[in-house]
Amino acid sequence: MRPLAPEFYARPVLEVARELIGCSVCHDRVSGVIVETEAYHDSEPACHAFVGLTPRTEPLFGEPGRAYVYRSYGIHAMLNAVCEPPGIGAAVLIRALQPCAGLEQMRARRTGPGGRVPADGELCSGPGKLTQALAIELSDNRTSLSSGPVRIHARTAEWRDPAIRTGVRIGISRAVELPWRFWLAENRHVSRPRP
DNA sequence: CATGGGATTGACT
DNA sequence: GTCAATCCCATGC
Repeated sequence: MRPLAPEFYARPVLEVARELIGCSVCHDRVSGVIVETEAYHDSEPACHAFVGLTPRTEPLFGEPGRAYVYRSYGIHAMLNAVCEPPGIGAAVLIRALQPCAGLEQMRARRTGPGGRVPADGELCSGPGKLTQALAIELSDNRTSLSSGPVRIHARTAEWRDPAIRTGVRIGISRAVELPWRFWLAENRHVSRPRP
């Protein structure tokens, strides 16, 4: 199984967001199939890159096919795939995975201090959950998704032609009307099945 | 240099 | 349904 090449990401971010559904994220032999994504583009105010080129947003304007990882609410790491040619600030947020390999490691990493072990459907059903389950951290920011520690692989035959739903993005306060969220229909690992 | 606001989650009422 | 945890960094004085 080969990782997606950088050229895959050097296209309109909405296309990439849709086509990443069914692909898989792998880190350290722990992996899952992408079942939910959101697109962000510097032309709209929900995107970090909307403010222009700053130290924080520099990866978004850089090479497509790299990871953009940032900390959210002081707690969670968010994994994005940088898209479009350099100079355009755009990325796909990976919001949920269907666990594929390394389920035991995921459970261990996602088990809280209380000792409560999440069910399979809760292991990676959110952007903060999946980075915790795969141990993706801020240090993975800017690394290549084709040749770095975190890799994204093309759809296997099993995931060819997935049934994709679209809706508005979650958790944002601006550009709330854009239907730039994509998820796999009827999949229980999606963070919020209903729009 | 001080401030404020998150692309969230889990615990609790 | 409400709410706090907690850190990076953009913004403004």
